[in-house]
Amino acid sequence: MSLFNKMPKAQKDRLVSHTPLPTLQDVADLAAVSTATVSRCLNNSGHVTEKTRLKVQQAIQTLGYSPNFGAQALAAKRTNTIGAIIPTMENAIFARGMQAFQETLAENGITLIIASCSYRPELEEEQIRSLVARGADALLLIGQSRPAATYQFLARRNIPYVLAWAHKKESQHCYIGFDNQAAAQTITRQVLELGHRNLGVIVGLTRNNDRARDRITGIEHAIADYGAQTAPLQVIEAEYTFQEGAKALDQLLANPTPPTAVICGNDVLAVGAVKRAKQLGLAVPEDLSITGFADIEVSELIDPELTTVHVPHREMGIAAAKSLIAMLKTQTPVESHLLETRIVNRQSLGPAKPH
Amino acid sequence: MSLFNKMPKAQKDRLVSHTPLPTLQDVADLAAVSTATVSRCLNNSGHVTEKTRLKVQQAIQTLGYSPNFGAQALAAKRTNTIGAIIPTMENAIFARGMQAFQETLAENGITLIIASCSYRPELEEEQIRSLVARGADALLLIGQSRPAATYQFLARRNIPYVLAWAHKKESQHCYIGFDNQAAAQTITRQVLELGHRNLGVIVGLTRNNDRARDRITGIEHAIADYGAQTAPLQVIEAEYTFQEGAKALDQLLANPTPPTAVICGNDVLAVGAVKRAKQLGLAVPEDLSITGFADIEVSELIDPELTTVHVPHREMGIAAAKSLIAMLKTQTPVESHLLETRIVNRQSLGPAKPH
DNA sequence: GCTCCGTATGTAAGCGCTTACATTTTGGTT
DNA sequence: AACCAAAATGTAAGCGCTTACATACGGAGC
Repeated sequence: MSLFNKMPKAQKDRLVSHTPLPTLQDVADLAAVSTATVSRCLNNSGHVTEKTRLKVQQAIQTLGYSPNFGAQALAAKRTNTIGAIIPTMENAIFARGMQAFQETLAENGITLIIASCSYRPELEEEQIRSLVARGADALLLIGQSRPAATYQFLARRNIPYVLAWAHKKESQHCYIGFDNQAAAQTITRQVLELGHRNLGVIVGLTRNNDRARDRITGIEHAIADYGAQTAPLQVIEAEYTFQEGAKALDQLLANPTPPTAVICGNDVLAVGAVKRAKQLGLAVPEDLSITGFADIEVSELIDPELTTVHVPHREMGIAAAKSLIAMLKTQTPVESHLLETRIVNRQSLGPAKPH
Repeated sequence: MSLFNKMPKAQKDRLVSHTPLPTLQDVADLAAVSTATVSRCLNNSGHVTEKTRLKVQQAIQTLGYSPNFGAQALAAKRTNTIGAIIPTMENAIFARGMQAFQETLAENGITLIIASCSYRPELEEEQIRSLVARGADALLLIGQSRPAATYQFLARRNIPYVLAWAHKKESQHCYIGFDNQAAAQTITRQVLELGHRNLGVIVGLTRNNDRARDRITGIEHAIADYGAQTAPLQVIEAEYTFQEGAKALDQLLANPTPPTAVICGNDVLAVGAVKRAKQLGLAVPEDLSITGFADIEVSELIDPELTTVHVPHREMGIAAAKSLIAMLKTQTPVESHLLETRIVNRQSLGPAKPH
């Protein structure tokens, strides 16, 4: 056996490889200190003389060193990584918030891993495990409804998490979001006060979407509270596209006594409905009022512009990031954070026609 | 010193911690095999009897074992992670493609890390280093223009990458995308053939966006090629929002001889321009033609619907994923992949008014 | 000058996995 | 039954870092 074959692997690499990445050891050697000291510099932990720190930084510079992620994770048992699992990236409702979430994390030296689950709970479960296995120190999840086993898993692994885009009082979970039910209730009340007594609802698929369900509940409560006699509520569920919103409106209008106002669970459906209404020759809001939910960009694009519920997307992302960072730092749970929504009055909601 | 203090840490953990995560060793013990065998099962590498594999799988099940990411990365020198750096998540142009990209990677057991750089080159540089430091095995980047040093860095580290959303012939890089210039040229020719001789252009900020620049070049080439006498081209750059598209149209129309057709570098600007034109009482396309680029969802929403360049978003994401996976597997560069665009004729482009 | 103590630095033991190489088992041949 | 190559499995050496603990150092107080 040759001498070469007897060498430790690292030494071989140094002879053979084109690009032997410098290691902590190399830095330590160059700076004439121990690896421990270099590590301490890197992590700003413990006591290091200014002079030593300078030497080390110098060495890091000249070597172009950057730490090996795997080794760091293995030794320190943390990865400075936070995972987020959202239903889909194609949905503008999440895009802006996630962008802010990521920016805030990045400012704190934390990397974001995003996975999407296409609104499929079993996929979400899998993604959660996958992200945790990959060393996510904490997670952001959307909404609340998932198997108890999932929460147990997170608890056993001691992984902090927040539930975003939703809010529930008196829950053991940490929510960073808004009250979907209350918001839907408020806008419905406004519709009722404009004289509408026959409402239609178009909402996203509720099957695996607690936010959509909450909004329906809010609408129902508003109607029940309001007292005035109203026609039975018609609710259509539709996938999250303009086209489906349009189709749903067709269904609503096929009814012998069609609604005079349609409350939509999100802006995309609302905007699809508005477009369809115009195609059918209905004036919005004169003949038919339509409201949205989320206040994403398209709501200002459509003509008439959409009256909708404004959701503080970026604030939510920022708050979620801050909460997670705090949980990681203090190792203790953090309070839920209720963000305010407000109604943006634009053009698509008007008074009911007098009989 | 007590016996306890002398124990190796792992053993302590087993006594103290609430949730000692099972390790490869635990699995090996339970299955009564060596760690090497378990590892081989996990990675489908090498020769393992069906019987043994079953025993191991059994053990993994009962222990609820999942591998430690850091350790795996450290030992194997790969992370099964691919990084992508996109200008922003808020831009629908990237959303759909990235969703497909992620889905394809996931099918192959690879995790995606997305970072965004807000169209800032120095931030992109930083993100690239960060993702590489985190162990990204490969990268997806958008467009081509970045410092040579960045490409050198990737070459030295031997990190495979593809440049997506763009395409260049005879380049040493691997492109997965479409020819922005050719596509812009084609749609411009179509506009010219409809009799328009005075064109305006609204395009995204070209400063750090080679795709936007390519599109302008395409437009200019089409005009030069066409031969017919045309008015000088007016080009306005605008940020990627509806509002800016609208403002840009105002500028264009302020000209004493306003264009009869406006070619937009992307759908968002186009749609903003369409809306503004309508507000100004201009009929689209009768008084003013407007075209887009990208064919994102809103182009079908606006009234009139947008005539635009269709870009195969999902195909691009899928192709990028496949190329990267191939590069990782074979350790050799992969051919560029030119995707076809096509013009979607809808309603916003019409013939020029006769004088 | 000596002791003492607090601070800076060094030493070295892992972290949980992969993999080259060594060893054992298997099953077909003679 | 003995033999042997091929296949299966085991052994153990790292991978590059963090950190508990040990040690060295330097100045204050006597």
